[in-house]
Amino acid sequence: MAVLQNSPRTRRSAKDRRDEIMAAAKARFAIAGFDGTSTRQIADDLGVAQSLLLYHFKNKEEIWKAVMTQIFERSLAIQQEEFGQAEMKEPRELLRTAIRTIIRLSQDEPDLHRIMTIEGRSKTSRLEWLADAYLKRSHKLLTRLISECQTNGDARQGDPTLFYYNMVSMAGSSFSFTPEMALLSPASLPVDTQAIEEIICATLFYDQPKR
Amino acid sequence: MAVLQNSPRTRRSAKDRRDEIMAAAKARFAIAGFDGTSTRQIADDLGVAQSLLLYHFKNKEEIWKAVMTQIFERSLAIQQEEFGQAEMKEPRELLRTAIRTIIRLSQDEPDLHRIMTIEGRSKTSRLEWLADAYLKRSHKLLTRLISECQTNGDARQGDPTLFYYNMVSMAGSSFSFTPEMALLSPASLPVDTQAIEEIICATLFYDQPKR
DNA sequence: ACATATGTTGAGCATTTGATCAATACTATG
DNA sequence: CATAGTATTGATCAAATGCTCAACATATGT
Repeated sequence: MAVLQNSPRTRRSAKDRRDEIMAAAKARFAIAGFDGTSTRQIADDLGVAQSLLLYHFKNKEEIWKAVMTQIFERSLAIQQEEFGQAEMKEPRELLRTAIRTIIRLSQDEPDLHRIMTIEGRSKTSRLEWLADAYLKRSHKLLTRLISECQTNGDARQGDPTLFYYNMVSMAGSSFSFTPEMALLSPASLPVDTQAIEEIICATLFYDQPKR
Repeated sequence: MAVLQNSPRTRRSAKDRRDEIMAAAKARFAIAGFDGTSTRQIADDLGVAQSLLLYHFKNKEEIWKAVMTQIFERSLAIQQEEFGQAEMKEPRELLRTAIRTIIRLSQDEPDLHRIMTIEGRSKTSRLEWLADAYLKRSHKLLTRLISECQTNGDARQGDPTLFYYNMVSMAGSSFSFTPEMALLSPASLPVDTQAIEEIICATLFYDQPKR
């Protein structure tokens, strides 16, 4: 047999390669989800052998977890930035800050919303991991704030979890242009974060502060 | 070789079997999407050979189209029912009626929202078919009504397509309890359609009629 | 230079999946 | 009650997928 001559390859440091793989994987997961994405596709996007992915990551699932971890680390950073600014105690202002946090995250990581809408639909081990690792914390924080505003009389009555999902999905869909939207509307208008905040607040609060 | 003795099978009329298959398929598609669902799974749910599905339907894709067609026929029926009631001309009331239509559809076909959120994320031939067959029509109707209300001064400014998706996703998520929600919140409260309508209107209209 | 560690490849395996097809059971009709 | 038509099955195929592994290439340290 002829000995195969490998063409000169770009050889990266493990960290760089891992980052490359995660970026390519994130893009794919946002389009087609975990199941709809094959490791071969990701490898092809990078111009690299499929087996390389499994050298750097134990599993396809480990790739996914690494991607999500990266995103949620970013989320925590934004959260601390927003909440660390001022000392405020009233639930209404805290809730507003949380909303601003969600909007900023959706803007910085538009893939997150796409991935979550795909992933959240079937109860997989991945979803359970995600919930334990990140989702439960923010869900608990937000729904508690909403509840407090409801007893306060500031916020409308209704299931706080439902409000939570409405907020997240409104913020998320504002920044992630989906193929469905592309088919229905030719172009998306530039997003006005101020307006989004206002609309989300309109769903929550009875009276809105005039600006 | 021993000749295989088929155990006594339930033999249905073609129509009944097709309906059974569509029901089982719809449930699966709502959980795992088109790609995540195998024809064998659907067949197993029915206790039937996989090849039977492809006797009644040319394709896996044809099963999917049949399911979606059924759902959207129902949608059209509701729409005609709601709009056929009264003679009203003002865009604001028409838009309100459209919102009520969406809420009723979401209630009657909770799988629709789940399926659409999965399906709308990647540009497939299925999605294009859906858009051409059904989505474009209702999208055009709704966004036109929203635009009119905006020039009227009744509705907030902003991309009508964005409002459209916010409305649809708020209505949809209210009735489709996802696995993600199940992991975060133990039980969903009974849904108050009146409250949903009010919240959706709050995102759209500047001033809301007092009740 | 040499040896060791690290990155990368291609071949291949087991499993799953959509689809085809011949064979077989059931139903109805003349 | 034979026969034609319809419903249903099981076997099988080709393609795709996640993963393993031995071989090989490139770096790094001594």
